[in-house]
Formats: sequence, C-alpha cells, structure tokens
Amino acid sequence: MAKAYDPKQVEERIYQLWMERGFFTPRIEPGHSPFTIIMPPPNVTGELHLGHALTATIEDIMTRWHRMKGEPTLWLPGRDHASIAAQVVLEQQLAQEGLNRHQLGRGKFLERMWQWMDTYSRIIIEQHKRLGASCDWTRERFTMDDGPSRAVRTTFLRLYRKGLIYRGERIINWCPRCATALSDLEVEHQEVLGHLYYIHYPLEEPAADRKSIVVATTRPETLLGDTAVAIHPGDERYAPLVGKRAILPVLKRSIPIIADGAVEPGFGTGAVKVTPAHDPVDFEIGQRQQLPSITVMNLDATMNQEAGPYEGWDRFACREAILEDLKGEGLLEKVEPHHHAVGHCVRCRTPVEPMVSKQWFVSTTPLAGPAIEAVTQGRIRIIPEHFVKIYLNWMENIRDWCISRQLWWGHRIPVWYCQDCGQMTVAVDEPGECQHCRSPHLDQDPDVLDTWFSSALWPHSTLGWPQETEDFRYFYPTSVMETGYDIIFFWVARMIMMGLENTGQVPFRTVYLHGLIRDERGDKMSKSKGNVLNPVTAIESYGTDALRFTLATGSSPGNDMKLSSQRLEAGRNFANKLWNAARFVAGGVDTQPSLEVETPSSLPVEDRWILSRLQGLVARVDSLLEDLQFGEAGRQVHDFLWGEFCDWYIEMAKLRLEAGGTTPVPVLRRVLETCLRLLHPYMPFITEEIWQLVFRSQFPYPALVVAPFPATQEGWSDPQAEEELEIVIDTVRAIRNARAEHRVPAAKRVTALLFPAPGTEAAFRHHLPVIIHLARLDTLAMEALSKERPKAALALVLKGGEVYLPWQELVDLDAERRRLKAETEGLEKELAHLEQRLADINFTSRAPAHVVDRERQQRDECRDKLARIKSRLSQLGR
RNA sequence: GGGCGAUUAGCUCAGUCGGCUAGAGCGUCUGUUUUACACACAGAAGGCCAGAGGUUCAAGUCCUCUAUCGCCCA
Repeated sequence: MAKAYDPKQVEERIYQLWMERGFFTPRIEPGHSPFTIIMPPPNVTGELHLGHALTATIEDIMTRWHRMKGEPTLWLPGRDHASIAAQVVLEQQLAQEGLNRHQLGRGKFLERMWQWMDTYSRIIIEQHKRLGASCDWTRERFTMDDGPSRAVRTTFLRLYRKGLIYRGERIINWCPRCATALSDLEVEHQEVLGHLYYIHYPLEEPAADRKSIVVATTRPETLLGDTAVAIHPGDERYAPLVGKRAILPVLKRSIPIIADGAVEPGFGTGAVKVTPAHDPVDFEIGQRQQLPSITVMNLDATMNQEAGPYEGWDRFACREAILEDLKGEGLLEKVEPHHHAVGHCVRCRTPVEPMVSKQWFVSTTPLAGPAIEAVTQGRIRIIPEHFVKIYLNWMENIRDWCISRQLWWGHRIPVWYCQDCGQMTVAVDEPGECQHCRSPHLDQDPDVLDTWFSSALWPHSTLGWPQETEDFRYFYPTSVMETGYDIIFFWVARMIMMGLENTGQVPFRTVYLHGLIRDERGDKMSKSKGNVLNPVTAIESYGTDALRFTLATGSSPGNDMKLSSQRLEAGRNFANKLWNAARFVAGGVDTQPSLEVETPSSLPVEDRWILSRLQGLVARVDSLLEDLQFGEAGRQVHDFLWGEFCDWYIEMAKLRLEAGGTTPVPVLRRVLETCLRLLHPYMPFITEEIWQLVFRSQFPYPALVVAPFPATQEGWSDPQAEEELEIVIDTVRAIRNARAEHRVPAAKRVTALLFPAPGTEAAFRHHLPVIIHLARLDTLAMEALSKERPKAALALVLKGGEVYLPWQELVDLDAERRRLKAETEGLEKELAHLEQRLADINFTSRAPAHVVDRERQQRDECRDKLARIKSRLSQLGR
C-alpha cells in the first residue's frame, strides 16, 4: 500500500468493478419492500455543478446504506430536456455563428438540439460515475424518451377530459427575448429603483375646481392601452367623478372613471390607470368591470398599431417619448423616485411583459386539495420541517399554471386543430382525422409544454406509468425525493399534485431538502460570476471521497453551505488518515488473517473498551441514518476513527505488537472492517479499495458495496472497560500536559509516581505499561495511597488517583502552589454550583433520576479532588 | 406588504424529545523525523451561544419583543 492515499489510482478501477458485477441493479423481491429514489434529473443544458454533487452524495449515501441493509434498492438516474433553458443556450451558440433558430427552421434546430443533448448527456453521466453514484444505469431515463413522453401526452389528455386543462385568453408573463409565455414560477421579481409618474387625465366635462384627474403609474408607456381610470369605492376625494369620463392623453380616447376595490387609496394619488392587457391586477379589474382590453405591444415588446404614433417603437424608448409629449402638453404633474419589483425572465434576465395571450393552462385548485392533505395528514414528510409551512402557503394560494411555451425544444402539445371545422382534437397518438368532422386536414399545436409539466410526472413516468409495469407496481410510491429547497415548488409540489392525480398515491413518502452550495464568500455559484467550482476539478485535486465526505458532513438539511478548498483539504486528510490506519492494520495480515473476535470477556481491557465504543458507534450511526441525519452520522464515524481508534487504540496496540504478540490483530481488523462498512456510503471508493486489499479473502461477499451494514452487538457493550480506559486516558493526558507546560523535550523519558485512588489500583496495574509508553515515562512506580507524597514534585490530582512528577530541577514550588490554588478555586466554584443545585428540592424531585445521579456523582468527585488538592497544598506549606 | 431562516471560538459550521464546565474542522501559538500517516503527532490559547424580557428545578435549545443579514412569496 502506498504511503499516501492516491484516489487517481483507485476510483476508476473500483467503479468499473461495481459496474461489471451489476451491483447497482436491484432484484425485485416480492414480499420485501424496496427502497427507491428517483434522481431529480439534471438539465442537459450544461455540466453538473457542486449542487448536483451534493444531491448525488446524499442520495448515494441513502442508496448505499439501504442496499447494505439488504433491501432491494433502486436509485433511478435521468436527464431533463430543460426546454427553455436548453433552447436559450443553443440560441446563444447560434447567435455566435450569426444565426437564429428561424433561419435554421424547426427541423434543423431540433437536430442541433439533440446533438447538444447527446454531448451533455455523456458528460453528465460520466460526472455522476466519477462522483461514485451507485445508480441503476440500466433504468436511466431522459424526459423526452418514448415512455416519459407518452406519460406526458396521457396526462394531458386525461386532464383535458376532466376539464383540468383548458385553453384561454389570460394575462400571462411574456418574455420578449425568449418569445414565449412563462409560468409565474419562472419569473423572478427584482427590486429596482424606478419612478412614479403623476399624469393628468383631463376630464371630459371639466368643472371650475377640477379639470383633470391625476393618476400615478410606473409604466407610462402602457397608457396607450388604458381603458379606464379607477379609484377605490370608499375614496370620498373622487366619489363625484365615478361614472364620469376622462380623456386619455396622447390618443385622446374617452375612457370611464370607475370604482374598484382593488385600488389602493394610499398609493400615489389614489387614482390609477387601468390597462387590462398589460397588468395582472388591471386584467382582473377589467374582467370585473367588463372593460375592453387593448394590447399595445407586439410579442417582441415593440409597440403595435394600437400605439398610434409610437407604432414600432421599443417599449422603453416609447416610455421616454411619451413622457416628453406629456411634458409638452403640460400633463406631467411630477415624477418621484420609486422602488418597485419588476419581473425578470429567470432564464435570460429580460424584464417580463405581462400580456394577454391565448395559452394552455392547468386548473390547479382541484389538484392542490389532495396535495395539501397528503402533507397535513403526514403521508408525506418534509425535512426540514419548516418547509411544510412554505409548501402549504404556496399550495393554498396556488394559481392556474400556464403550461404552453412558444418554444421548439420539448414535448409538443398533443392538440390538433382542424382546418375544416376549426375544432380541436386532443389525443395521445397523432390522430389521422378530426374527431369532430373526420377531416384529415389537421395542424398540431406548434407549441411545447413547460418542462416542469414532464418533471411533475417523473416519479411515476420513469417507472413505466401509464402502463402497469412490474417496476411501477414494485417501486412506486418511491421512498424519498431528495433535492434542493430552491425547487420545492417547481418539483416537489407539482410532483405531489400530479402523482396523486395520476396514480392515486403519493409519489414519495419523504421529501429531503438540502441547501445551496455557495463559494467561500457566500455568493451563489454562477457561471456569470465565474465562481463555479466544477465537481470534477474538486475530485481531481482532493478525490471523490474527500469531496463527498466534506459535502455530507459540512451541510445540514435546508441550510446553505460555503465550500472552500480548506474544507476539502480536511476531507482529503481524513481519507489519508483512514488509508494509513489500514496500512498499519494490514501489517498483521500475514501473521493472523483471522477476524474472529473471541468472546469479549476473555480479551484485554483495551480491546473490550474499543469494541464497546465501536458497538456504541454502530448503534448511533444506524439510528442517525434512520433519521436522515447524514452530517452527524458521518462526523460520528470520523471522530471515532480518528480520535479513539487511531489516537488511542492503535497506539496502545503497538505496545503488544512490538512485544511480538499478535493478540490485538483480530480486534484491529474487526474495528477497521466495521468502520469501512459504516463509512462506505460516504466514501465508497477508498473503503472498497481497502476492503478489497485487506479483507476480501475472509468474507463471502464479492465487494464491500454489497456487504451487510454493521449491526449492533449488545454483548460488546462494556461500561466498566470504558470507565477504566477513561481513567487511563485522563492520566496520560495529564502527564503529557505537564510535560509540555514544563517544556520537557518529547524524546526525554521521565519518572512518575502513581497513587491510585481506592478501587482503581487493579485498573492502573493493568495499564502501567501503556501509560509509560504513551506518556513517555521511564518508570511509573505505584505507591500505596497512605504513603507520603514527595515534596519536590508536580502533583496531578486526577479522578483515578494522583500522579507525582519529581522533576527536581523543573519544580518551582511557588508556581506549583499558585497552580494548585487556581485549580482549587475552579473546583470550589463548581462544587458550590453543584451543591446548590442538589440542595434544591425542586431539582431533586423533578429532574429525571439519571440527571440527579450524575450531578451527585460529579459533586462527590469534585469534593474528593478538592480535598486531595488541599491536602497537597497544606503539605507544601503556606 | 406577507412569510421563512440565520446570528455559537479569528474563519466556516455542528449542537433534533431542554439536563456534564458548549463541540469540530481550519487558522493561531509551542514542541516533535515516537518505525501507519508532516495530508501527521503531542500540547495550548480562544466563546456573556446577537440583545432584552419571559416560561422552567434547569434555556444555545421553548415563548415574546428588538437589531442585523439572507431567502421566498405578492
């Protein structure tokens, strides 16, 4: 084994081994309930980033753990076509070639799109393999595969027939750059500093005291589409004007002054312009008041013929021009700076234009009811819990979902329009004729569906739905949906709605939401900021296991994580530590390959101690994993392996090995082997490599990946051994501490005297050589407690006894008195605190017995120590 | 405007039924080629757990308010 662990020599080979043996493909075992995760499929837009690495790590931890527990385990990987995102990136590439998609035409464009998809699919799959993902590649799916596509069309038809999908003219979010409708979720609101413009609308019948009504607006260019002026019904300032008419500036159109409850009297002047075609609130006012709706823009956000003199102008240029004209006419009262939220396209950052348009919608309210119930009734559990509120809040205020996109890349809407009778035919398979007039002259709707429509079906469409396949029957509902909290609405919420609607069952039982990965400054990683760390780069520098361990132990559910190279280094160091522990243990391979640990009672105390600690670790890790506490479980193994096994057990074992014995070998091997299993879900490559090298020949399993996860061994629990070793370790630490304080060179062996406290004599006698070895003593003489203490010595008063270090030349008795005094003061404070608590009848009667016992025990220890330190002080005089 | 989260050591963070003198990694300081590991070992320093009030025998943990930062929704 090499001196340092080199992941490059290991990872590819090990992954190959797993793949060849088909370990990742589950066997369907009726009667055994499976563990299933459907991977949230990454977009084929580009390469994986560290967020995907976190997703893959957590899902792989769960997958490998359940597999090792012997459950039929399926982790189904996939890719998402990401309709709009992918189309945007390809269009950008085309633009660099001086082309646009219209020049290419739909067919050629889609050809390029598929090529793009192919390229990035390969990269994504390769990246997942490098991350060690143990997913079942035989079941890999792409959202536009035949199966999932059929599920999309089937769902569309079913919902259409139930009246839950409809086509209608509604106000939608339009991205002028992408030239498509967007759903509400694809619009990001950004606070911008704009202006509030106060504009006079002259009254048709001016009175002496009032010639106009002043409205406030942030978007003066839309006044061209105004069809009313509105005030709040209770607003007395304007009450006399309701029912009168005003003259629209510029176009000189006569529009009514109306009252509507949606108007906020406190905003601006309390009077607003109403533009039903270009504002969601105004749209609703327009519906209520039966106002006409005038669209004044083209789809590219230039003004159309309704804009009169501004036809052809860009929307923002038009704004400036109109303001000039208003000024000229004396109709611009004033301009105030104003903060407001402007919607931007989440994909291309262009300000979104609210626009009335004919689109396809999902009627969501009927779907939301069951989705709310599934969570409130606990059939779906969300972790961390506070997202339940966020989920419910969104679900309870849900609005209809615009699902048609004026894009080419995606699932084509399964609707055909008849050229002859004008009616629609909705079907799963392309119809040969119109359902209504049997005409063969049909045109398919040119639009595609929102990507997230197919995502919503993913947990069941990947398993074969709408067919009752064996996979669907066996693996659905799935166990866990694990993803970032940023897409709880895109994914999770809609999957729950559609899963329940299509299958009558929840799509998954648990939702686990992780946080976002940020750079060391806390900024979200993004390509435009140039702070994206590619997981493969991290793997090249630190190894996959280091990356995975760092991600898993450094994050907690729902919380963001800052990832720095320093943290990755710590992960790498841990991998190397494990490697070297294995090198040490492997030294015993030839002499004693046996792993069989005899009945613990016959073993030396330190063996019983480490096995007892190991047993506790196994119990804790198992229950933490059960509880999805991956960070804590990983840290527990780390701390045990490094802080107990390496720092203490191995160091103690060396003594016996150097003396030529082999007795610790089975225990060394057993503990290491168990740790490998515990750690395998986190660090699959290094654990498998060590296992293959050191342990393979002793087990009936071909690989660690399919070895059983450790089970607790109650018989190994040994509180007495733990207590004994605690005393030993405490003693060694105290001596080391004194050495360092007094600058005793590490190589120098020193003398010590030991006065064991009552009851600890046997324990100390057992461990004298160990203490001598670890504290680097030459002798450690055991003395009777009654014997007088040497005066010119440092005194270490410990729980298990007293240690005297008669280092004549180093001992400064004044300093020693001061040190002991300080120690006394600390103990006195603590003792007072403990005594006060124990004197409180409320405490002793109400606190649980084990808490009270512990306090009593501590008080006794404290008293005892204090007495001994005081007696030493009086011996030293003054 | 509505909601959610964060605030713990110099830095990054754990701390999930309230119960040891609050932990880790990194960084800092001191020492070490102790034959698994300098990607290491030994030791040390460093915290009024954002602030104020409350509940409780007991609060970093539960409740209320305040401050600062961040996110989501409208």
